[in-house]
Amino acid sequence: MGRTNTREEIVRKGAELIHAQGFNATGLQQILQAAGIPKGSFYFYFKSKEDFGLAIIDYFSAIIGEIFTHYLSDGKIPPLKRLEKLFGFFEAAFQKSGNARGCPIGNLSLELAGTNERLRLHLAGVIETLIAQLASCLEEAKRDQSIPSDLNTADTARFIFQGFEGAVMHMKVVKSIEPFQGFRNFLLEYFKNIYPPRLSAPRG
Amino acid sequence: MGRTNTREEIVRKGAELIHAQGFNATGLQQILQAAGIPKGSFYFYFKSKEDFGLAIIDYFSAIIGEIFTHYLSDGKIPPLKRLEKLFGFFEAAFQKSGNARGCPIGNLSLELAGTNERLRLHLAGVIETLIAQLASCLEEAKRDQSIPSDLNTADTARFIFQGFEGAVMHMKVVKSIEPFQGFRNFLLEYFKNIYPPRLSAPRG
DNA sequence: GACTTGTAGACGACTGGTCTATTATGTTAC
DNA sequence: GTAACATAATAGACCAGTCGTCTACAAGTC
Repeated sequence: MGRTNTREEIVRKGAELIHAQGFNATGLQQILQAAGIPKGSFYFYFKSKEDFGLAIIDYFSAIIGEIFTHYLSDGKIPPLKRLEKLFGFFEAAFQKSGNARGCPIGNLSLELAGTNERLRLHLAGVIETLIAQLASCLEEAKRDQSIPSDLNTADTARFIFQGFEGAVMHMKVVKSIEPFQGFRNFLLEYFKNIYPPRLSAPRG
Repeated sequence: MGRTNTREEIVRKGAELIHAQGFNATGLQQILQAAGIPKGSFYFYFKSKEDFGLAIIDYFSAIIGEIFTHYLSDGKIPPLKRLEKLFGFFEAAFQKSGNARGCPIGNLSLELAGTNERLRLHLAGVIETLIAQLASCLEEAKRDQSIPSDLNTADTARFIFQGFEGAVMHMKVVKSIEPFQGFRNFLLEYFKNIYPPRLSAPRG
């Protein structure tokens, strides 16, 4: 087995188990056994479990980043519609796994930020990137005049992200998609009402 | 030392450590050593670490519930102002501990919901109660006519809670109060604009 | 004195991450 | 074709730490 294959196998299986059980609750033994890779190999590919954690975060970050890009940069669709589609995608994805696993980045953030500074910083970077992607989509919406020109897109993007993470947490703890749907509906309603700006004559 | 004292000491010290480090990352040994209580006593008061987890959740739930009640049921202040004050209190509390620990209920939810059904259900109950307290405050705001009469208070309360948890997560991962302040401002702005209801003209 | 309530901490079985010694594989030189 | 070497990969021991159990003992109460 080539070098990258083995390493990638460890990351993939590890990501899967960690997503379901958490970082601390998932032992290397379990990951390696599930992947059919001997224990000794692990420390050939990773310096420590902490380093492995970084790789796991990168793995999740890449997946989510691609999803964000795919939906939020789709020039064929108006910006706010893209956001809607993104949520629709996540809703379907969550339901496929019983709404029980939540957001891997959010999970790891709360579990590890308190005890590991390196992982915390890494996670913070990932989150910032995702928020920036949202903000950039909102900027397009502004040019599109579907949101007010004086709206602070950075703040709004952050608010959306926070709401998203909170909704996914709620979803996970009750194991139902409903809290996520509630969030999505609330947000879409918000965007529907935010424009045209109040009292100034409706958009013609 | 009377029965309740020892037990309470374990819970208090445990809650403190678990809040900072997480449930799995905190061993019984560490808690008991920090509290100066021998190991043997633990299993006199608790059947298992899982049962101890239930007690910890109850402990946090009681504290937060009291805070919610104190602020949200304060009849001397208009409902929406109470909400504002509640956020102000949390902001100060977060800063006092370096914005690094987050919400204990949120932390435990994401860490444990995936692996322990009993704890998950317990956490879900606590969350439902908190949302209900928010909703009840919003109901008062409705009677007060500071929010539209057709607003769904249950949905809105849930949305606020989700945003809150997401903001606190964000705060914890960047170790800064800013994300929380952003959330608070955004929400207050929302309430400022939601009423009086928009002429019902636009968007039609 | 007998019973309950609580303390004390050694002990067990097991799992955690880590490390060193060793084997397999591949490449090059002759 | 094979000897020499370097790198890729494995095996499993290692010890600290995990939760949980157990027996022995103190103190207080009837």
